[in-house]
Amino acid sequence: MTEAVTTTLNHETRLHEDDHHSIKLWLRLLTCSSLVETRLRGALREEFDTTLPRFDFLAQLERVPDGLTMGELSRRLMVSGGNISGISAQLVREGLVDRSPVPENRRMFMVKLTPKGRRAFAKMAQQHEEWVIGLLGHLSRDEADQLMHLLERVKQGL
Amino acid sequence: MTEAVTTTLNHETRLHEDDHHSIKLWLRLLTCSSLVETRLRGALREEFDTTLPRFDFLAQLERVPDGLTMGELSRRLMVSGGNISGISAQLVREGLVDRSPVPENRRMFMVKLTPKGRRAFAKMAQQHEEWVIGLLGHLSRDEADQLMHLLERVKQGL
DNA sequence: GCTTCATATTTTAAACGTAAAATGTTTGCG
DNA sequence: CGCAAACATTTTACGTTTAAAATATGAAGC
Repeated sequence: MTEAVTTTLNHETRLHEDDHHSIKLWLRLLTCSSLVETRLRGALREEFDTTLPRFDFLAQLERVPDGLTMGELSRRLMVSGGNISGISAQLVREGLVDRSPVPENRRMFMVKLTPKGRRAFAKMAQQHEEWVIGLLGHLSRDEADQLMHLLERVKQGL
Repeated sequence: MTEAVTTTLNHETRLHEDDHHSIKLWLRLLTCSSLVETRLRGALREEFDTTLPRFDFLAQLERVPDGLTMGELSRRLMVSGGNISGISAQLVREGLVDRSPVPENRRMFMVKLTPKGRRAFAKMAQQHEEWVIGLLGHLSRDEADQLMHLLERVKQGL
């Protein structure tokens, strides 16, 4: 079973004709992000045999050469601390990140990319961007700007 | 990267200053739908002790009195078939849905709401709509229309 | 009737996610 | 100092999700 997403159907089929604007909007938002996420997940698995959470983990580290603590990673990735422990254990095992105690505070660990991790992420990030452009790049510059702005408005209201 | 400094971190912290439009757009889309999803999930658990996937599952059935097959549910909800098997087993066990073999094609099962399921969903759906309005309702009619249209354009390109 | 291929669903294994308890460390305060 | 509270992380137990393999049925051609 490798399906789940096919031709036309999606969350919006949940609606009756007369349902309200906010619900419609929410379902369309959900449809769009689910579709993009599903495709990115599949491509990452196919091409690099990795997952979205792991990609995100590396992406956070990539922009902070000095590294991040477990707790900071947890906050930035918006997932629980226990989850960070697990994912970082994987990535350490694979040699993509380094996890070493912080001398000044022995409760903490500093996590950073290894050179190998940096190389691996660079490759993935480039492909990733191309995939995203392939998925969203058909919007005109103007449409993209508008959408960006409207989503910012949505975010504000949350 | 304004948000990186604040306490309200989100997916967009993944970005460098000079990253490209499509990626920015995708991360903002993801941020918005994640935020809404998280809140709805929490509210559903708190108020009705249920989950978003189960609510969505019932919502799909509610608008199709004759029921849907497992495969159709999988396509509409955009989740894997294995997942549908699991969720439907739960809901059958709780008496909210009925799942019976299709005589004409013995590979399939037809799933429909039970009266109990219909009553339970009706209660939840009203609350759910109020929550969504609370989350997205601050947009003007005009903004909502524009956003709706732009997301439709995104969907088309996928 | 076979064989082959497609379809519908279930099962399985692994990744991911959370919450809560456990462990070890630091901080603050009487 | 000594002790309690806060903090950072790990561990444990459990639920969800996916991809992939397995199972079962149907359809089409010879």
